Amino acid sequence: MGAEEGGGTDVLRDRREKLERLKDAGIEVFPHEFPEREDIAEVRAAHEGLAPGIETESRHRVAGRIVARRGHGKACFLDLRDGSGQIQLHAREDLLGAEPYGLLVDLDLGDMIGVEGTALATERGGELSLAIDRWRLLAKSLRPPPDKFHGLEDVETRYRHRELDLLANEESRRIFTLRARAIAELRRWLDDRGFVEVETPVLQPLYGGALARPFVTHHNALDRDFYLRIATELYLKRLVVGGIDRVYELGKDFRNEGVSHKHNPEFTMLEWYEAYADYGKTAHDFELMVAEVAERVLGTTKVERGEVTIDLTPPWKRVTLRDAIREHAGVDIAEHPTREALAATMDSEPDPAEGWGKLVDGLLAKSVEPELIQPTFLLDYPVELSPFAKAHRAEEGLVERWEAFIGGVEIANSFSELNDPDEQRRRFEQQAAELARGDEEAQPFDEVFLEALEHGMPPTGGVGLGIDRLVMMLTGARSLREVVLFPAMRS
RNA sequence: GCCCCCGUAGCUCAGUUGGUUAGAGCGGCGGCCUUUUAAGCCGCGCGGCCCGGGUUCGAGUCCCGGCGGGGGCACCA
Repeated sequence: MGAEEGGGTDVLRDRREKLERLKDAGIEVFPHEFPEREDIAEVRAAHEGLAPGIETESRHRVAGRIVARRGHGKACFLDLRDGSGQIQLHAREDLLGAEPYGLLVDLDLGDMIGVEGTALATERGGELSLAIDRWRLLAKSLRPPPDKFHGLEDVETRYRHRELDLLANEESRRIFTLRARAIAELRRWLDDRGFVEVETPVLQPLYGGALARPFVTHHNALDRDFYLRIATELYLKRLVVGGIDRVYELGKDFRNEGVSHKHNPEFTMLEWYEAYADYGKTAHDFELMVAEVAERVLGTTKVERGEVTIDLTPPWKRVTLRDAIREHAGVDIAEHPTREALAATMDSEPDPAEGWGKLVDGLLAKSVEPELIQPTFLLDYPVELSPFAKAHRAEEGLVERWEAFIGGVEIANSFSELNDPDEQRRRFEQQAAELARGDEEAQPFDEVFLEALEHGMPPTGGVGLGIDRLVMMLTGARSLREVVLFPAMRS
């Protein structure tokens, strides 16, 4: 039966028995430390290019997990891995002594040990190895690790037990270290330009800043409901009002919606706001930022994604939303400015609850978005879809907004931020009407935010970047779940 | 929420038109071996096929329901 039943499969029982044997032999099975150790990568670096057959006198002390073993009687090879890399150990009975050697050989794959020995390059393969003369158990593994050759392929286990995925799959380790580096580079880019990183509430009395359904939770002492934020937008703009001219926040947003290869209910968002900038400036900065991050993390701005090579080199393609829909859906939304007119161009009658804006959004999502493989800015959205964006300076009925697409996925959204409090109030009223009509994604009325705008917010450009999706693009991952350590799963 | 596909040893997988005691490699266990590198050599299945019903002389194989996963639709970043 499975391990969970505790019925004691033989593999588990064997490991338990070994644990007892080690304890009986007086070995401390879970010691507290192993000091003055080197990263395996450092040892490798120190002996790069060592010629086959050369045995050095250079001593090293390393620790890690036993990931493979090749036995040969009175000698054997072990592969030891730590967070930095992997190295081969040559264990010989004559160097270790009969009893320590016997105990070492009897360890299980997955056990953690610390060792000391001298560096050599093997005669045949020239592989850097440590001929060890001391070892110590650092932690016993009581469960068998995944297959050392095939790795762990079962996607459910990979997502539910990411520790095993990381243990077994090099590619997974690569993705998550790359993710961390990309995030560090994004921060650095903003920090270098004087942006101030802040933290605003995750638990909010009122949600806002995006069109989405929120998660609701309850505060016991205050006896009231709170919302998990769907965006950081409104708080960050209040900080711009307060005089933080360049501000950003990197953190989790939560949206109560379906799960898919590009949606997780909690996801990482980077939002930044720059006073005195507009959406043209944010677009220019954004393409530079992404290209620079790619260059620093991948060493190139050209990333492979299946059959295609995506070129992140600026400038990216810019096309108005109207032109994009005209090109890909064959409909000119400007010539069909009412719901009735636009609905008439469609094959089937759309949901009556969907207004003109929703229909435009539908055309965008269905016909346009999947086609935007190379980095593309779509510009100038209908005001109906954008309650926080400033009216277009030249085009009636549109706002100054762009969304950036890569690989057929939206990765960022930006506006010239609406800073006229009276206009913002009218937008909220419009949204409140939508909400009352049953649109659960409409924006609730936020009086506190309006009051802040009434104090005066400078003209401002703001951007929201989906970190998980960006990392997908940088790594070539096909699913968000490949770049989120513990994606949402059913219990 | 709907549709399609999938669920066999610790891991990776095979299991013919339903038919004798369910198989392989890795791992494990036992033995032999001081330079192997996915993997030294020899020997041993260590699971009863996600769960619960049903059809049948007989079910891993067919049917129904459930649980879990993947893909698609819908929706969104």
